[in-house]
Amino acid sequence: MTSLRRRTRSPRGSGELLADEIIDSATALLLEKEDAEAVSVRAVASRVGVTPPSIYLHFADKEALLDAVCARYFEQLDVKITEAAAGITDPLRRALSQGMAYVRFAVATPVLYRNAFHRITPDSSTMVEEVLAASAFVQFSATVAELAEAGLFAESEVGDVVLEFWAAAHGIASLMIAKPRLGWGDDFQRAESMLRSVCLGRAVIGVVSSGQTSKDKARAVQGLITELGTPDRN
Amino acid sequence: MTSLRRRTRSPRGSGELLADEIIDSATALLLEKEDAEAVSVRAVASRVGVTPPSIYLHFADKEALLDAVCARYFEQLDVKITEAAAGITDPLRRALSQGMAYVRFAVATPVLYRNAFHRITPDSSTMVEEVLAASAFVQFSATVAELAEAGLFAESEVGDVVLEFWAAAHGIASLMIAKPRLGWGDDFQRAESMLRSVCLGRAVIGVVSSGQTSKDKARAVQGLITELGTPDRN
DNA sequence: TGTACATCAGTGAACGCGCGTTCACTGATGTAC
DNA sequence: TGTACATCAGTGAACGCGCGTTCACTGATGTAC
Repeated sequence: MTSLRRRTRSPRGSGELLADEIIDSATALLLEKEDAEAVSVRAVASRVGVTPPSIYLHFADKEALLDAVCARYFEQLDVKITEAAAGITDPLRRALSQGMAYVRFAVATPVLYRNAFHRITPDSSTMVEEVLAASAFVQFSATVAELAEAGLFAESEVGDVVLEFWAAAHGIASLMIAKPRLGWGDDFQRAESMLRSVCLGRAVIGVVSSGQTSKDKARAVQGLITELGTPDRN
Repeated sequence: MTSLRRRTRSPRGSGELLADEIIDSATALLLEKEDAEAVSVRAVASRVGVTPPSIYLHFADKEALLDAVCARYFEQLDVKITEAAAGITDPLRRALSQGMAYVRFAVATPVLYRNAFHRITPDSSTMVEEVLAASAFVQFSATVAELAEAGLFAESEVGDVVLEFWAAAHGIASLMIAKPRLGWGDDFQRAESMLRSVCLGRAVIGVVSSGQTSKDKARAVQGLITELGTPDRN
């Protein structure tokens, strides 16, 4: 089986060509398989059309390969989050759009998502920094910071709110992935209405605990409800 | 190693005694290890003080054993959810309390939680029924149904709301488990404020889209905010 | 009360498997003269 | 232009390992007489 698809040898300088192909194949396997355990060094090598030892010319070990897969995955997530934000000036709408992009991306790549989600930050604190520095995370934090500037909650709460939205989006995606038969409907309307209510709840709490006059608070809450309460406006 | 803790042979009729011990040991291993893959039939047998083939006297295969572990885990979750509901008459508070019990339980048993969460309902539709019939799920659904009766949203939305709360609680727990270093604080106050805002958001949306007069709506929203908006009331 | 026997919970040894990884090698590619 | 050589991407064979599972067995327990 290994020798069926034997690839042509790479030219001298370009070890990275094969490295990329290896990451691609590992990614493809994680996309196809239902179980991450099914992705072995041998399976990856065979898919690339190369023998297992070749993998070790490009990656120190299996973990390093999976780290590389994970890094590439985050780059793609970043692209999706960027696209989702493009051209949306209202930060509330943008936050919603970015959240939905996250959910869609995760649901489209279940095994990859789980791999990436559990790979980053098990223990080492450099990993935490890696997450916090991840571009998708930074982008979304910026959106939330804009919401704070708009008065939806205190600047000091930005970190909390980011975490809350992340938990919500992750929870929805994770549940959709793990229990696909729970009747999620054809499109992501259920997911979107969930994200909407999280946004609304947090924003209402933020407004209420702000220093505005109660008349201003009432008006702000009313505005939020108009913006987020009815699912069909968009 | 196997022979060090050799257990005394069970009396004639009671094969279930050892079966229980096996489930206990497998559970204990899943509690201690950071990785579910580390739990092997051999490890379980050795912990019970028995040889690997003995396991097959009580369980058809490894999957059956893990299913049994999972079933026992759900029983324990059910107990926690029951305890969390005890004596709380206000359904909103009760929903919150049950949600927090879920999060605490999951966070206290990370590997077991992940195992159980991913084991149930991968594909078979009987599994879906199993989840829906699970007592913890039924209990929480009853609480949400009471919220609907109280007018927080339409009866027809009960299923949606249950799913939304579940996604929220799961998302929080899952994030706390996977990224313990993200600064969750000592107690679960962050988790609780997240659940509160989800409750509030959903309830506000429910009230607003209800058939009440706008004056009644305003009063209802105000009541919800009083109930859920300030984290220190309890 | 004592003995022969059936039962069956648990054993010991082994099976085949796929895994991650290693190591000495091969042979096409590019370079020096 | 042609030949000898160094480089190094990729190979083939093998390693040790732990896994889930099987099978013929053993020997204490309980029963029949």
